[in-house]
Amino acid sequence: MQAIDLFKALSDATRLKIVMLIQLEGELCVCELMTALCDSQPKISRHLAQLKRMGLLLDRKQKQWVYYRLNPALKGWMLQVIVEACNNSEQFLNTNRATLLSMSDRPNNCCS
Amino acid sequence: MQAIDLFKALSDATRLKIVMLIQLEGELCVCELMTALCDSQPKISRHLAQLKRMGLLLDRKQKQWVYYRLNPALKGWMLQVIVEACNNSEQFLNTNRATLLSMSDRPNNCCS
DNA sequence: TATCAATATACGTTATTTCATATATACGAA
DNA sequence: TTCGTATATATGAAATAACGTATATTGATA
Repeated sequence: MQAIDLFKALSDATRLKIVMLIQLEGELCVCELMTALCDSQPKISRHLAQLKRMGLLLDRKQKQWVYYRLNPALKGWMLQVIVEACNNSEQFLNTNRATLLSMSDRPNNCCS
Repeated sequence: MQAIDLFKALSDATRLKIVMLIQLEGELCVCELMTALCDSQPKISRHLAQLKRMGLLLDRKQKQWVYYRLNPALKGWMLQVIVEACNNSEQFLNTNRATLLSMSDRPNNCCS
């Protein structure tokens, strides 16, 4: 992945929020992201597929859920970009994080 | 400027190259960028206007040329993103830099 | 004043991206 | 086997972005 691809990936608000929330939480499934972003399932799913195709995310299936995480093979400077963006986007992520954290029936992914 | 705006700005190859070349050179005028990128004048000009509008670049007029530079008011982490992208885009910038450096009649901007 | 060089903008077209809706797949449970 | 839950994909429409071409602006010079 090249710089231009990273920036394209992060240039859509939905994708940027997905990547940032995953960076902050470690791993999230589709339904958690739907709740956090208050968006339709196909919309979230499509953006996740794109991020996966581009090499930014990996997924794993557990029970009925698919969990997405940052690809650990991501170049160091790219991860840094994501972390820095996160650190400077409190406002931007504000309500989405709150919504996620207050989600009542979060699939619990301990004891994987 | 927020993270999403930065990423949108850098998500087009022409704009990304413009920003990177300016970062590497300090200051460039429209005709230097036209030569380096081998693109039409209106195309370069339009992207420069957009980058200026977004707060990434400043311009100054000297004689018949307009020189563009990075806005020094840019947030530190955003400048870092640009620098890091530069450091990891040798291939991407390769021929453009070479073309710029071999440009014979570069307007010389010493003694401003 | 007329001209030229450098840059900017307007306008209509084309290309790209995003989305909503409908449908498909996968799989565990009844 | 039927159903329900979670997720993925296909398709066509709508929105957005990028571009080529023509034209405008600006300032220096003949």
